[in-house]
Amino acid sequence: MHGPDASNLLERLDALTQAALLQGFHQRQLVEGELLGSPNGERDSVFIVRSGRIRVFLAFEDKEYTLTFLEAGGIYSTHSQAYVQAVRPSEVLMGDTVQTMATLRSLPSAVPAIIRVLGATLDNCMRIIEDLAFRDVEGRLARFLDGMLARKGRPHQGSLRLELDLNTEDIAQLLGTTRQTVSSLLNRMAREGILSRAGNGVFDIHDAERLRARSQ
Amino acid sequence: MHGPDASNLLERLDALTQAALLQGFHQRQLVEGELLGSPNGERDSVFIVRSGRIRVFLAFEDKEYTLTFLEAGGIYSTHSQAYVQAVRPSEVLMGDTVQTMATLRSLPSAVPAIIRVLGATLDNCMRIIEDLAFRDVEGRLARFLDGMLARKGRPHQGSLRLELDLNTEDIAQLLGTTRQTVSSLLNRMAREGILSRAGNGVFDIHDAERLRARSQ
DNA sequence: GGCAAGCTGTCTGCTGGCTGACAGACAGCC
DNA sequence: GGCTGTCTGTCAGCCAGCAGACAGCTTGCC
Repeated sequence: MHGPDASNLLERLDALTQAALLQGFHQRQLVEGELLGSPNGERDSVFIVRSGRIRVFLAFEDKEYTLTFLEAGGIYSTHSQAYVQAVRPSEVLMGDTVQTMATLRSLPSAVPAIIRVLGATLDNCMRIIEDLAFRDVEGRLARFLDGMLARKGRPHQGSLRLELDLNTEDIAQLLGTTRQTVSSLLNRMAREGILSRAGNGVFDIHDAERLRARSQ
Repeated sequence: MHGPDASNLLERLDALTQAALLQGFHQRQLVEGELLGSPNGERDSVFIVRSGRIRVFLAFEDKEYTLTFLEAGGIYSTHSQAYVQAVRPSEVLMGDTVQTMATLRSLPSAVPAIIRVLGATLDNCMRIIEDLAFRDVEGRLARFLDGMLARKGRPHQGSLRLELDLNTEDIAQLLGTTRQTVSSLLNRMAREGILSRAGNGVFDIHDAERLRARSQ
Protein backbone atom coordinates (compact mmCIF):
# COMPACT_ATOMS: atom_id res chain seq x y z
CA MET A 1 0.00 0.00 0.00
CA HIS A 2 1.11 3.54 -0.56
CA GLY A 3 2.99 2.99 -3.76
CA PRO A 4 3.75 -0.30 -5.46
CA ASP A 5 3.19 -3.11 -3.03
CA ALA A 6 6.05 -4.80 -1.28
CA SER A 7 6.30 -7.54 -3.82
CA ASN A 8 4.69 -10.86 -3.22
CA LEU A 9 7.57 -13.13 -2.40
CA LEU A 10 5.83 -16.43 -2.76
CA GLU A 11 4.61 -15.81 -6.28
CA ARG A 12 8.16 -15.50 -7.47
CA LEU A 13 9.31 -18.90 -6.33
CA ASP A 14 8.58 -22.36 -7.63
CA ALA A 15 6.70 -24.70 -5.33
CA LEU A 16 9.71 -26.67 -4.14
CA THR A 17 11.78 -23.65 -3.21
CA GLN A 18 8.77 -22.18 -1.50
CA ALA A 19 8.22 -25.22 0.64
CA ALA A 20 11.89 -25.40 1.60
CA LEU A 21 11.99 -21.78 2.56
CA LEU A 22 8.89 -21.98 4.69
CA GLN A 23 10.15 -24.99 6.59
CA GLY A 24 10.10 -24.03 10.24
CA PHE A 25 7.59 -21.24 9.74
CA HIS A 26 4.49 -21.48 11.86
CA GLN A 27 1.06 -20.03 11.38
CA ARG A 28 -0.18 -17.48 13.86
CA GLN A 29 -3.58 -15.88 14.40
CA LEU A 30 -3.63 -12.25 15.42
CA VAL A 31 -6.53 -10.43 17.02
CA GLU A 32 -7.27 -6.82 16.19
CA GLY A 33 -4.73 -4.49 17.76
CA GLU A 34 -2.19 -7.22 18.53
CA LEU A 35 1.44 -6.16 18.32
CA LEU A 36 3.64 -8.50 16.32
CA GLY A 37 6.82 -6.69 17.06
CA SER A 38 8.22 -3.45 18.39
CA PRO A 39 11.61 -1.74 18.48
CA ASN A 40 13.91 -3.66 20.79
CA GLY A 41 11.60 -6.63 20.63
CA GLU A 42 13.27 -9.80 21.89
CA ARG A 43 13.17 -11.98 18.86
CA ASP A 44 13.77 -11.32 15.18
CA SER A 45 11.22 -12.83 12.88
CA VAL A 46 10.27 -12.70 9.27
CA PHE A 47 6.60 -13.02 8.46
CA ILE A 48 4.27 -13.31 5.53
CA VAL A 49 0.70 -12.11 5.67
CA ARG A 50 -1.96 -14.68 4.76
CA SER A 51 -5.02 -12.58 5.48
CA GLY A 52 -6.11 -9.51 7.37
CA ARG A 53 -4.28 -6.23 7.56
CA ILE A 54 -1.02 -5.36 9.26
CA ARG A 55 0.22 -1.86 9.92
CA VAL A 56 3.93 -1.11 10.05
CA PHE A 57 4.60 2.18 11.78
CA LEU A 58 7.08 4.35 13.60
CA ALA A 59 6.12 6.01 16.84
CA PHE A 60 7.63 8.83 18.86
CA GLU A 61 6.03 10.33 21.91
CA ASP A 62 2.38 10.57 20.92
CA LYS A 63 2.84 10.70 17.17
CA GLU A 64 2.73 7.81 14.75
CA TYR A 65 3.83 7.53 11.15
CA THR A 66 2.53 4.59 9.13
CA LEU A 67 5.17 3.19 6.78
CA THR A 68 2.89 0.74 5.08
CA PHE A 69 -0.15 -1.47 5.39
CA LEU A 70 0.45 -5.10 4.51
CA GLU A 71 -2.26 -7.35 3.16
CA ALA A 72 -2.25 -10.95 1.89
CA GLY A 73 1.13 -11.74 0.31
CA GLY A 74 2.96 -8.92 2.07
CA ILE A 75 6.25 -9.76 3.72
CA TYR A 76 8.19 -7.95 6.41
CA SER A 77 10.53 -8.41 9.29
CA THR A 78 10.03 -7.53 12.95
CA HIS A 79 13.59 -6.36 13.34
CA SER A 80 14.10 -2.64 12.64
CA GLN A 81 12.80 0.22 14.67
CA ALA A 82 9.24 -0.19 13.47
CA TYR A 83 6.16 -1.38 15.27
CA VAL A 84 4.12 -4.08 13.58
CA GLN A 85 0.47 -4.35 14.47
CA ALA A 86 -2.61 -6.16 13.23
CA VAL A 87 -5.32 -3.59 12.60
CA ARG A 88 -7.89 -6.33 12.16
CA PRO A 89 -7.94 -10.06 12.80
CA SER A 90 -5.14 -11.50 10.69
CA GLU A 91 -3.18 -14.64 9.93
CA VAL A 92 0.56 -14.64 9.37
CA LEU A 93 3.27 -17.19 8.74
CA MET A 94 6.21 -16.47 11.00
CA GLY A 95 9.77 -17.70 10.87
CA ASP A 96 12.92 -16.99 12.77
CA THR A 97 15.27 -14.62 10.94
CA VAL A 98 18.47 -16.38 11.91
CA GLN A 99 17.12 -19.74 10.88
CA THR A 100 15.78 -18.37 7.61
CA MET A 101 19.20 -16.93 6.82
CA ALA A 102 20.69 -20.36 7.40
CA THR A 103 18.13 -21.95 5.10
CA LEU A 104 19.04 -19.44 2.44
CA ARG A 105 22.63 -20.66 2.35
CA SER A 106 21.45 -23.93 0.91
CA LEU A 107 18.77 -22.38 -1.24
CA PRO A 108 20.54 -20.04 -3.63
CA SER A 109 17.63 -19.94 -6.03
CA ALA A 110 15.63 -17.97 -3.49
CA VAL A 111 18.27 -15.29 -3.05
CA PRO A 112 17.33 -13.01 -5.95
CA ALA A 113 13.70 -12.99 -4.80
CA ILE A 114 14.70 -12.08 -1.27
CA ILE A 115 16.98 -9.33 -2.45
CA ARG A 116 14.25 -7.98 -4.68
CA VAL A 117 11.86 -7.86 -1.73
CA LEU A 118 14.41 -5.97 0.33
CA GLY A 119 15.05 -3.68 -2.60
CA ALA A 120 11.35 -2.93 -2.97
CA THR A 121 11.12 -2.07 0.72
CA LEU A 122 14.12 0.20 0.33
CA ASP A 123 12.53 1.90 -2.66
CA ASN A 124 9.42 2.50 -0.65
CA CYS A 125 11.46 4.08 2.12
CA MET A 126 13.17 6.37 -0.35
CA ARG A 127 9.85 7.43 -1.76
CA ILE A 128 8.71 8.32 1.73
CA ILE A 129 11.85 10.34 2.38
CA GLU A 130 11.38 12.16 -0.89
CA ASP A 131 7.82 12.98 0.12
CA LEU A 132 8.72 14.20 3.58
CA ALA A 133 11.76 16.18 2.48
CA PHE A 134 10.37 17.86 -0.62
CA ARG A 135 6.60 17.85 -0.84
CA ASP A 136 3.99 19.76 1.08
CA VAL A 137 0.99 17.90 2.45
CA GLU A 138 -1.15 18.58 -0.60
CA GLY A 139 1.52 17.13 -2.87
CA ARG A 140 1.85 14.05 -0.69
CA LEU A 141 -1.89 13.53 -0.61
CA ALA A 142 -2.15 13.89 -4.38
CA ARG A 143 0.71 11.47 -4.91
CA PHE A 144 -0.83 9.01 -2.49
CA LEU A 145 -4.20 9.08 -4.22
CA ASP A 146 -2.59 8.88 -7.62
CA GLY A 147 -0.62 5.84 -6.57
CA MET A 148 -3.64 4.12 -5.09
CA LEU A 149 -5.61 4.90 -8.22
CA ALA A 150 -3.12 2.95 -10.30
CA ARG A 151 -3.40 -0.04 -7.96
CA LYS A 152 -6.98 -0.06 -6.82
CA GLY A 153 -9.00 2.29 -9.00
CA ARG A 154 -12.08 0.80 -10.70
CA PRO A 155 -14.17 2.51 -13.38
CA HIS A 156 -17.51 3.62 -11.95
CA GLN A 157 -20.00 5.85 -13.71
CA GLY A 158 -17.45 7.68 -15.79
CA SER A 159 -15.10 8.24 -12.88
CA LEU A 160 -12.58 6.09 -11.09
CA ARG A 161 -13.73 4.69 -7.80
CA LEU A 162 -11.25 4.14 -5.05
CA GLU A 163 -12.28 2.01 -2.10
CA LEU A 164 -9.53 2.52 0.39
CA ASP A 165 -11.08 1.37 3.61
CA LEU A 166 -9.02 4.01 5.38
CA ASN A 167 -10.42 6.86 7.40
CA THR A 168 -9.09 10.40 7.45
CA GLU A 169 -6.87 9.68 10.44
CA ASP A 170 -5.35 6.63 8.71
CA ILE A 171 -4.49 8.69 5.66
CA ALA A 172 -3.03 11.44 7.83
CA GLN A 173 -0.71 8.93 9.49
CA LEU A 174 0.43 7.64 6.12
CA LEU A 175 1.29 11.18 5.07
CA GLY A 176 2.83 12.38 8.30
CA THR A 177 0.24 15.06 8.96
CA THR A 178 -2.96 15.61 10.95
CA ARG A 179 -6.51 14.50 10.39
CA GLN A 180 -7.66 18.12 10.19
CA THR A 181 -5.25 19.00 7.42
CA VAL A 182 -6.19 15.95 5.34
CA SER A 183 -9.85 16.67 5.84
CA SER A 184 -9.60 20.25 4.64
CA LEU A 185 -7.41 19.32 1.66
CA LEU A 186 -9.76 16.56 0.55
CA ASN A 187 -12.69 18.94 0.76
CA ARG A 188 -10.83 21.57 -1.17
CA MET A 189 -10.14 19.05 -3.93
CA ALA A 190 -13.83 18.12 -3.84
CA ARG A 191 -14.82 21.77 -4.20
CA GLU A 192 -12.46 22.02 -7.15
CA GLY A 193 -14.14 19.06 -8.83
CA ILE A 194 -11.15 16.75 -8.70
CA LEU A 195 -12.90 14.14 -6.62
CA SER A 196 -15.92 13.47 -4.48
CA ARG A 197 -16.44 11.36 -1.42
CA ALA A 198 -18.91 8.51 -1.75
CA GLY A 199 -18.97 7.37 1.85
CA ASN A 200 -16.25 6.82 4.38
CA GLY A 201 -13.09 5.61 2.74
CA VAL A 202 -14.61 5.67 -0.74
CA PHE A 203 -13.52 8.29 -3.25
CA ASP A 204 -14.55 8.97 -6.82
CA ILE A 205 -11.77 10.59 -8.79
CA HIS A 206 -13.19 12.75 -11.55
CA ASP A 207 -10.05 14.43 -12.79
CA ALA A 208 -7.07 12.10 -12.52
CA GLU A 209 -5.17 14.47 -14.76
CA ARG A 210 -5.32 17.35 -12.35
CA LEU A 211 -4.67 15.03 -9.43
CA ARG A 212 -1.45 13.84 -10.99
CA ALA A 213 -0.42 17.41 -11.81
CA ARG A 214 -0.61 18.21 -8.13
CA SER A 215 1.63 15.34 -7.20
CA GLN A 216 4.22 16.68 -9.65
CA MET B 1 27.90 8.88 7.83
CA HIS B 2 24.94 10.22 9.66
CA GLY B 3 24.43 7.31 11.99
CA PRO B 4 26.25 4.00 11.97
CA ASP B 5 28.02 3.58 8.68
CA ALA B 6 26.68 1.38 5.95
CA SER B 7 28.67 -1.62 7.05
CA ASN B 8 31.89 -2.48 5.35
CA LEU B 9 31.05 -5.42 3.17
CA LEU B 10 34.53 -6.57 2.39
CA GLU B 11 35.61 -6.89 6.00
CA ARG B 12 32.95 -9.46 6.60
CA LEU B 13 34.06 -11.89 3.94
CA ASP B 14 37.03 -14.20 3.77
CA ALA B 15 39.57 -13.51 1.04
CA LEU B 16 38.36 -16.23 -1.35
CA THR B 17 34.74 -15.21 -1.25
CA GLN B 18 35.78 -11.61 -1.65
CA ALA B 19 37.79 -12.32 -4.75
CA ALA B 20 34.98 -14.37 -6.29
CA LEU B 21 32.43 -11.69 -5.64
CA LEU B 22 34.56 -8.93 -7.09
CA GLN B 23 35.23 -10.85 -10.28
CA GLY B 24 34.06 -8.66 -13.09
CA PHE B 25 34.25 -5.48 -11.06
CA HIS B 26 36.39 -2.75 -12.53
CA GLN B 27 38.11 0.16 -10.91
CA ARG B 28 37.02 3.65 -11.82
CA GLN B 29 38.46 7.07 -11.05
CA LEU B 30 36.01 9.87 -10.42
CA VAL B 31 36.74 13.56 -10.60
CA GLU B 32 35.14 15.99 -8.21
CA GLY B 33 31.50 16.54 -9.04
CA GLU B 34 31.21 13.51 -11.31
CA LEU B 35 27.83 11.77 -11.28
CA LEU B 36 28.02 8.02 -10.87
CA GLY B 37 24.33 7.45 -11.28
CA SER B 38 20.99 9.18 -11.33
CA PRO B 39 17.32 8.14 -11.25
CA ASN B 40 16.46 6.42 -14.52
CA GLY B 41 20.12 5.94 -15.25
CA GLU B 42 20.72 3.40 -17.99
CA ARG B 43 22.66 0.75 -16.22
CA ASP B 44 22.39 -0.78 -12.74
CA SER B 45 25.65 -1.07 -10.90
CA VAL B 46 26.86 -1.92 -7.47
CA PHE B 47 29.95 -0.12 -6.26
CA ILE B 48 32.36 -0.06 -3.39
CA VAL B 49 34.25 3.06 -2.41
CA ARG B 50 38.02 2.72 -2.23
CA SER B 51 38.86 6.32 -1.47
CA GLY B 52 37.42 9.81 -1.66
CA ARG B 53 33.93 10.84 -0.75
CA ILE B 54 30.64 10.02 -2.44
CA ARG B 55 27.36 11.75 -1.75
CA VAL B 56 24.07 9.91 -2.18
CA PHE B 57 21.18 12.32 -2.43
CA LEU B 58 17.64 12.88 -3.57
CA ALA B 59 16.74 15.92 -5.60
CA PHE B 60 13.48 17.60 -6.48
CA GLU B 61 13.24 20.87 -8.30
CA ASP B 62 15.97 22.96 -6.72
CA LYS B 63 16.15 21.17 -3.39
CA GLU B 64 18.49 18.37 -2.43
CA TYR B 65 18.45 15.99 0.48
CA THR B 66 21.63 14.08 1.26
CA LEU B 67 20.93 10.50 2.33
CA THR B 68 24.49 9.66 3.20
CA PHE B 69 28.10 10.32 2.49
CA LEU B 70 30.14 7.23 1.65
CA GLU B 71 33.83 6.95 2.34
CA ALA B 72 36.32 4.09 1.96
CA GLY B 73 34.55 0.75 2.46
CA GLY B 74 31.10 2.13 1.78
CA ILE B 75 28.89 0.22 -0.60
CA TYR B 76 25.83 1.27 -2.54
CA SER B 77 23.91 0.71 -5.71
CA THR B 78 23.12 3.12 -8.52
CA HIS B 79 19.65 1.77 -8.96
CA SER B 80 17.01 3.51 -6.84
CA GLN B 81 15.81 7.05 -7.22
CA ALA B 82 18.94 8.54 -5.73
CA TYR B 83 21.73 10.50 -7.33
CA VAL B 84 25.27 9.38 -6.62
CA GLN B 85 28.03 11.91 -6.92
CA ALA B 86 31.71 12.20 -6.07
CA VAL B 87 32.20 15.31 -3.97
CA ARG B 88 35.96 15.01 -4.30
CA PRO B 89 38.27 12.91 -6.46
CA SER B 90 37.43 9.30 -5.64
CA GLU B 91 38.09 5.72 -6.60
CA VAL B 92 35.37 3.09 -6.74
CA LEU B 93 35.07 -0.55 -7.71
CA MET B 94 32.03 -1.00 -9.91
CA GLY B 95 30.17 -4.11 -10.90
CA ASP B 96 27.04 -4.87 -12.84
CA THR B 97 24.04 -5.62 -10.59
CA VAL B 98 22.62 -8.38 -12.75
CA GLN B 99 25.94 -10.11 -13.03
CA THR B 100 26.61 -9.77 -9.31
CA MET B 101 23.25 -11.37 -8.57
CA ALA B 102 24.21 -14.26 -10.79
CA THR B 103 27.54 -14.63 -9.00
CA LEU B 104 25.69 -14.74 -5.72
CA ARG B 105 23.79 -17.85 -6.73
CA SER B 106 26.99 -19.80 -6.65
CA LEU B 107 28.37 -18.01 -3.65
CA PRO B 108 25.91 -18.66 -0.83
CA SER B 109 28.44 -17.75 1.85
CA ALA B 110 28.27 -14.12 0.75
CA VAL B 111 24.51 -13.91 1.06
CA PRO B 112 24.23 -13.08 4.76
CA ALA B 113 26.75 -10.25 4.36
CA ILE B 114 24.84 -8.82 1.44
CA ILE B 115 21.57 -9.01 3.28
CA ARG B 116 23.13 -7.34 6.29
CA VAL B 117 24.34 -4.48 4.12
CA LEU B 118 20.89 -4.03 2.66
CA GLY B 119 19.42 -4.20 6.15
CA ALA B 120 21.79 -1.50 7.41
CA THR B 121 20.81 0.75 4.53
CA LEU B 122 17.17 0.12 5.34
CA ASP B 123 17.77 0.96 8.99
CA ASN B 124 19.40 4.19 7.96
CA CYS B 125 16.40 5.07 5.81
CA MET B 126 14.05 4.41 8.69
CA ARG B 127 16.10 6.63 10.96
CA ILE B 128 15.81 9.39 8.41
CA ILE B 129 12.05 8.94 8.17
CA GLU B 130 11.77 9.04 11.92
CA ASP B 131 13.75 12.28 11.95
CA LEU B 132 11.73 13.94 9.23
CA ALA B 133 8.38 12.78 10.54
CA PHE B 134 8.84 13.44 14.23
CA ARG B 135 11.69 15.78 15.05
CA ASP B 136 12.12 19.49 14.55
CA VAL B 137 15.33 20.78 13.05
CA GLU B 138 16.99 21.34 16.41
CA GLY B 139 16.28 17.74 17.41
CA ARG B 140 17.66 16.46 14.11
CA LEU B 141 20.77 18.57 14.44
CA ALA B 142 21.36 17.39 18.01
CA ARG B 143 20.87 13.78 16.98
CA PHE B 144 23.20 14.19 14.06
CA LEU B 145 25.96 15.69 16.20
CA ASP B 146 25.45 13.10 18.88
CA GLY B 147 25.74 10.31 16.33
CA MET B 148 28.88 11.76 14.80
CA LEU B 149 30.34 12.22 18.25
CA ALA B 150 30.08 8.52 18.88
CA ARG B 151 31.82 7.76 15.60
CA LYS B 152 34.35 10.52 15.17
CA GLY B 153 34.67 12.41 18.45
CA ARG B 154 38.23 12.72 19.84
CA PRO B 155 39.12 14.04 23.29
CA HIS B 156 40.66 17.49 23.05
CA GLN B 157 41.40 19.79 25.96
CA GLY B 158 38.64 18.48 28.17
CA SER B 159 36.05 18.53 25.40
CA LEU B 160 35.25 16.29 22.49
CA ARG B 161 36.50 17.51 19.17
CA LEU B 162 34.54 16.70 16.05
CA GLU B 163 36.21 17.24 12.69
CA LEU B 164 33.42 16.85 10.22
CA ASP B 165 34.77 18.45 7.10
CA LEU B 166 31.27 19.57 6.28
CA ASN B 167 30.16 23.14 5.91
CA THR B 168 26.86 24.59 7.11
CA GLU B 169 25.20 23.95 3.79
CA ASP B 170 26.29 20.28 3.80
CA ILE B 171 24.81 19.77 7.25
CA ALA B 172 21.60 21.50 6.21
CA GLN B 173 21.21 19.11 3.30
CA LEU B 174 21.74 16.13 5.57
CA LEU B 175 18.99 17.40 7.85
CA GLY B 176 16.54 18.54 5.23
CA THR B 177 16.66 22.20 6.16
CA THR B 178 18.42 25.42 5.14
CA ARG B 179 21.87 26.78 5.77
CA GLN B 180 20.43 29.74 7.66
CA THR B 181 18.49 27.60 10.10
CA VAL B 182 21.49 25.38 10.84
CA SER B 183 23.68 28.42 11.31
CA SER B 184 21.37 30.02 13.84
CA LEU B 185 20.81 26.78 15.74
CA LEU B 186 24.54 26.07 15.97
CA ASN B 187 25.14 29.56 17.28
CA ARG B 188 22.36 29.22 19.79
CA MET B 189 23.94 26.01 21.07
CA ALA B 190 27.26 27.82 21.23
CA ARG B 191 25.71 30.65 23.24
CA GLU B 192 24.27 28.05 25.60
CA GLY B 193 27.69 26.54 26.14
CA ILE B 194 26.92 23.18 24.56
CA LEU B 195 29.58 23.51 21.88
CA SER B 196 31.94 25.94 20.22
CA ARG B 197 33.20 26.19 16.69
CA ALA B 198 36.92 25.82 16.20
CA GLY B 199 37.13 26.63 12.53
CA ASN B 200 35.03 25.58 9.57
CA GLY B 201 33.71 22.09 10.01
CA VAL B 202 35.37 21.64 13.41
CA PHE B 203 33.28 21.58 16.57
CA ASP B 204 34.18 21.18 20.20
CA ILE B 205 31.38 19.61 22.18
CA HIS B 206 31.51 20.75 25.79
CA ASP B 207 28.27 19.30 27.07
CA ALA B 208 27.50 16.00 25.36
CA GLU B 209 24.93 15.34 28.04
CA ARG B 210 22.78 18.29 27.13
CA LEU B 211 23.32 17.63 23.42
CA ARG B 212 21.92 14.15 23.78
CA ALA B 213 19.00 15.41 25.84
CA ARG B 214 18.03 17.59 22.92
CA SER B 215 18.07 14.70 20.51
CA GLN B 216 15.67 12.86 22.85
C1' DG C 1 -36.40 6.25 22.76
C1' DG C 2 -31.73 7.86 24.75
C1' DC C 3 -26.96 7.44 24.96
C1' DA C 4 -22.24 6.67 23.64
C1' DA C 5 -18.69 6.03 20.29
C1' DG C 6 -16.65 6.90 15.97
C1' DC C 7 -16.09 9.74 12.01
C1' DT C 8 -16.08 14.04 9.73
C1' DG C 9 -15.91 19.21 8.89
C1' DT C 10 -14.50 23.77 10.23
C1' DC C 11 -12.59 27.71 12.68
C1' DT C 12 -8.95 30.26 15.26
C1' DG C 13 -4.61 31.29 17.01
C1' DC C 14 0.08 30.41 17.03
C1' DT C 15 4.82 29.24 15.48
C1' DG C 16 8.76 26.77 13.26
C1' DG C 17 11.14 27.36 9.62
C1' DC C 18 11.63 29.04 4.71
C1' DT C 19 13.00 32.95 1.78
C1' DG C 20 15.54 36.71 0.38
C1' DA C 21 18.76 40.08 1.37
C1' DC C 22 22.87 41.84 3.11
C1' DA C 23 27.38 42.17 5.51
C1' DG C 24 31.64 40.60 7.51
C1' DA C 25 35.66 37.32 7.56
C1' DC C 26 39.06 34.82 5.27
C1' DA C 27 41.92 32.71 1.58
C1' DG C 28 44.02 32.63 -2.80
C1' DC C 29 45.49 34.98 -6.88
C1' DC C 30 46.87 38.58 -10.15
C1' DG D 1 47.35 46.47 -2.87
C1' DG D 2 42.66 45.04 -4.89
C1' DC D 3 39.72 41.46 -6.67
C1' DT D 4 37.10 37.18 -6.48
C1' DG D 5 35.09 33.27 -4.47
C1' DT D 6 33.67 30.77 -0.44
C1' DC D 7 31.85 30.54 4.00
C1' DT D 8 29.41 32.38 7.81
C1' DG D 9 25.98 35.24 10.72
C1' DT D 10 21.76 37.79 11.16
C1' DC D 11 17.44 40.01 10.28
C1' DA D 12 12.51 40.83 8.65
C1' DG D 13 8.49 39.04 6.43
C1' DC D 14 5.62 35.54 5.56
C1' DC D 15 2.88 31.19 5.53
C1' DA D 16 1.93 26.07 5.77
C1' DG D 17 0.42 23.38 8.88
C1' DC D 18 -0.23 22.06 13.86
C1' DA D 19 -3.20 21.97 18.02
C1' DG D 20 -7.27 22.69 20.36
C1' DA D 21 -12.09 23.20 20.44
C1' DC D 22 -16.55 22.31 18.98
C1' DA D 23 -20.54 20.71 16.22
C1' DG D 24 -23.04 17.58 13.22
C1' DC D 25 -23.88 12.95 11.45
C1' DT D 26 -24.24 7.71 11.75
C1' DT D 27 -24.33 3.45 13.80
C1' DG D 28 -25.09 0.34 17.31
C1' DC D 29 -26.38 -0.85 21.88
C1' DC D 30 -29.10 -0.76 26.23
